[in-house]
Amino acid sequence: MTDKVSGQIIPDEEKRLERQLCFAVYATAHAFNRAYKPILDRVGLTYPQYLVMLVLWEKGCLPVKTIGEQLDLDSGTLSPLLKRLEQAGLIGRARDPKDERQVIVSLTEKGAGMQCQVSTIMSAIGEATGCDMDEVASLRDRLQRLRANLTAE
Amino acid sequence: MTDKVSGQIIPDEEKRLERQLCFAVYATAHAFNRAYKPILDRVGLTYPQYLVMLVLWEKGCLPVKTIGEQLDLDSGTLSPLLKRLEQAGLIGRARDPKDERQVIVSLTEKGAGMQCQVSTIMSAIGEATGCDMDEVASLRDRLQRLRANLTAE
DNA sequence: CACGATTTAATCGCGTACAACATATTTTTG
DNA sequence: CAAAAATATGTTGTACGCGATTAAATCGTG
Repeated sequence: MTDKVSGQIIPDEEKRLERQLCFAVYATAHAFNRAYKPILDRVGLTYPQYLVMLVLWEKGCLPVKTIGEQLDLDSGTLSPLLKRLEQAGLIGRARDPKDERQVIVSLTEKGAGMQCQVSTIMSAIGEATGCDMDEVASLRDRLQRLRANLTAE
Repeated sequence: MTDKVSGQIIPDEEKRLERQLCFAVYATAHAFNRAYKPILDRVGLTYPQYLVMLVLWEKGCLPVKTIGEQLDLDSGTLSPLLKRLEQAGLIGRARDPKDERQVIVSLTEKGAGMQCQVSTIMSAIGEATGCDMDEVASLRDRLQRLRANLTAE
């Protein structure tokens, strides 16, 4: 099972590392979720809902498809999530007159106004990553590359 | 909102970076899930179930609590998951006679035998990270540090 | 020894994730 | 132009994640 005395690669060690990387990514995603939860609870958003709002705050109105591409989510996840955001009065949904297949998601006043509110509270925890900007940027790049490799199979 | 002309940090840029890091971690976790899914489907495991099996293959018998600590999961998640693994005949569960509060999870023959099977198939995709060992190790360390910072608040 | 506090799992409810399927609306093509 | 293929969204079923609650076993202190 182990490639004992080769001068090249040690498969078992590689497996161990990959396992640790799986765990690290998995657990870090959960850690983000938990770190943000107490803050998001105050405004009644879940973490995935917050990510959708981040996209909308940055880009404005968007079709469901595009939001899905940004967050790597499909309609099976987004449809009920967006329905809840709509019921909370944060977004509006309307068929695009140019293409009735598409549903354009837009911010309501309440939804747009929430940006400042959340942003203020969030900056408290913004430093919680404990990394300086260069480190964050580098980590982001590594993850994006890793993700691209995984997606490309 | 923006610290306009300070010689120090630019908060908006920092926010953008943090947002990108959220997304990167979130999307990379999903990417792992998806990359492993076609392989795990063949043996009837989900990705979280696979992570539990990895822990058991490495450590042998463990109480539920310890598995939860390894994977950062609580009993609300693990109980039904372990029940499914038990129904699939991969693990056994028994109260610890020394401490009836604890449930010791153990591998069945079938569960232990699955390691080779999965390991063989998995090594095909093992290289999919596209990183060499040093890079994987470094990424793992950064993520662990990030996670520790997030968890510490 | 007793009784309250702590520890460990299980259960329940809500909200994701995602495959598979259903529906409606373009777009493509014969 | 009509039938077929492609596109965009929604629905359903299964399986996480996790907070809150419950129940049982153990521990600590008087």
